[in-house]
Amino acid sequence: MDYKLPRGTEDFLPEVTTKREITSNLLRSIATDFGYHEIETPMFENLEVFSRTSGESSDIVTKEMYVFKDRGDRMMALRPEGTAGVVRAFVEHKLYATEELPYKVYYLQPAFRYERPQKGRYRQHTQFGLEAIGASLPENDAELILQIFHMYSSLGLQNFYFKLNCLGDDASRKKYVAELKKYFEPHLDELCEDCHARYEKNPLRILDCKVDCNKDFFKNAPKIGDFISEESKAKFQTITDYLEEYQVPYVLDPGLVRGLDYYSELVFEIYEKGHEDNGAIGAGGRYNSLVKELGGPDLPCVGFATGLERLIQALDDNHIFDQLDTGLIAYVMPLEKSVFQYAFNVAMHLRFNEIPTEFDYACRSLKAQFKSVDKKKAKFAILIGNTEMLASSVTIKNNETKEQKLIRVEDLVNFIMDELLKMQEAAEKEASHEGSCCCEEHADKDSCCCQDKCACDEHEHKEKDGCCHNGEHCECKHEK
RNA sequence: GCGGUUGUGGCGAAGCGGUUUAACGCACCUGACUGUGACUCAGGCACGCGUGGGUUCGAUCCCCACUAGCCGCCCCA
Repeated sequence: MDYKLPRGTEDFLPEVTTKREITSNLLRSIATDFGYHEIETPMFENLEVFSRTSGESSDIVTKEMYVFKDRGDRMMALRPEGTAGVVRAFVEHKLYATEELPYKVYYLQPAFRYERPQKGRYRQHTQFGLEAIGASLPENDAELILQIFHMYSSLGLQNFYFKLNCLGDDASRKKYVAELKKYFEPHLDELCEDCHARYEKNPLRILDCKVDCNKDFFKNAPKIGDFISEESKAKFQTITDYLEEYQVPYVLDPGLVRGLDYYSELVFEIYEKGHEDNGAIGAGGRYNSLVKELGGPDLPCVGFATGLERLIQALDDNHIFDQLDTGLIAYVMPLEKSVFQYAFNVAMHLRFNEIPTEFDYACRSLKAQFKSVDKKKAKFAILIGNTEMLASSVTIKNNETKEQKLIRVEDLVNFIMDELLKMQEAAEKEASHEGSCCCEEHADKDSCCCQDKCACDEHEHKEKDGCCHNGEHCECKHEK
């Protein structure tokens, strides 16, 4: 019998959990910098919590939720997204009465949707989200986007941008939707099958249709801009002004409509340039009516969510994790059975002194052990044979420089610490050297001109400060 | 939910009805090399070809169903 993981789920093996940890640590840390605190809500809620907030007719509610009846005959649902639970908690604990507003929380939790799996789309995915409840100012919106910009940049993404749209307030949006339906009604026959469904469920999406968008009557469809109040426009302008000031890359997309009914005013999505097919690597907007919808006061909110898996996919595509260190420092190698226990003690000694250490339990051949040293990327090989044991020592070999030395066990920890410090300093020195190559074409270090010196006119390096050649020409393959 | 496509060892990948004891490459293990990792050489590594049926004297190869991955649509993180 083969057991397989459920469709659309994945196992995160150590190689991946490391990436997840690095990424989520950074997200958490920046969230904290911006005044957010972590919140955790249950993985399932009463079905109502989600069906009310996401919209009865939304795809998420009608066909994507994991719904089940518990033993007490209650209709429950695995959370399909993070916002509803957070707002429910906010209302339930009457935090509007005791907490200062905006109430800013972040979460990093799994969410579940019964969808057909594809790359970057899973039935269980991990959502990172930010919610600012009771945030009414356009400055709050701008702040959120700047925070996201900062987060993604810090993670190492470079070619991402925001798509923005303004939906107007609830009243004007409703009015617009009504007008839109009225306008498309006589053209229903000409609309594609999908658009028929959209007409009923989410008419705004018709405007986004790739099949019908070139038809004549599309051009005269009512424009959302004509329905949005001056106030909404002014707020939206404030937001984009901030983005300009901070040079956040964005485009306006009047077709941008979010799938959840609760959005109003600002909506946005984040994409990677050239990788739009991969889907958004984050999205958010305002949900001004949601708190009230769940029985709380009329408090406007703005929030954002991203899928950790998609984010990591994007980081992988950008080679952010290529140089991942395993963190292993020492690999203890017993060379013969007779020293096994002595070697074991050395390994334990290192571990008790917080030096990540691996140990060859099988006492394999030297060749096999050295292979493991390389595979596990240990910084030092620690060889232990009879000679070492009799001298209460070990032979420690730096796996980078290949230098080796006999060291007494009592000095081993200090020796390793010193060596690590030296290696770190050297690495920092080199890092400051890289990237300072003056020619733009060779910005990446592999083809850096310091390696294959260049003498062409195109690559004058003389007068630039910080050039790695110190004023010398290099001779790259470019012809003079 | 709809359409398409694929599924051979840890990975990549040949084979497309019977000389297949399932090629080859990578990885891995052992030894030549009983204390220094390369290279080389010699071995080893699929009772099995996603699962279950069927056709056939015979099926990895044909048919059906199921299942899973991937791609497109819908939608979405």
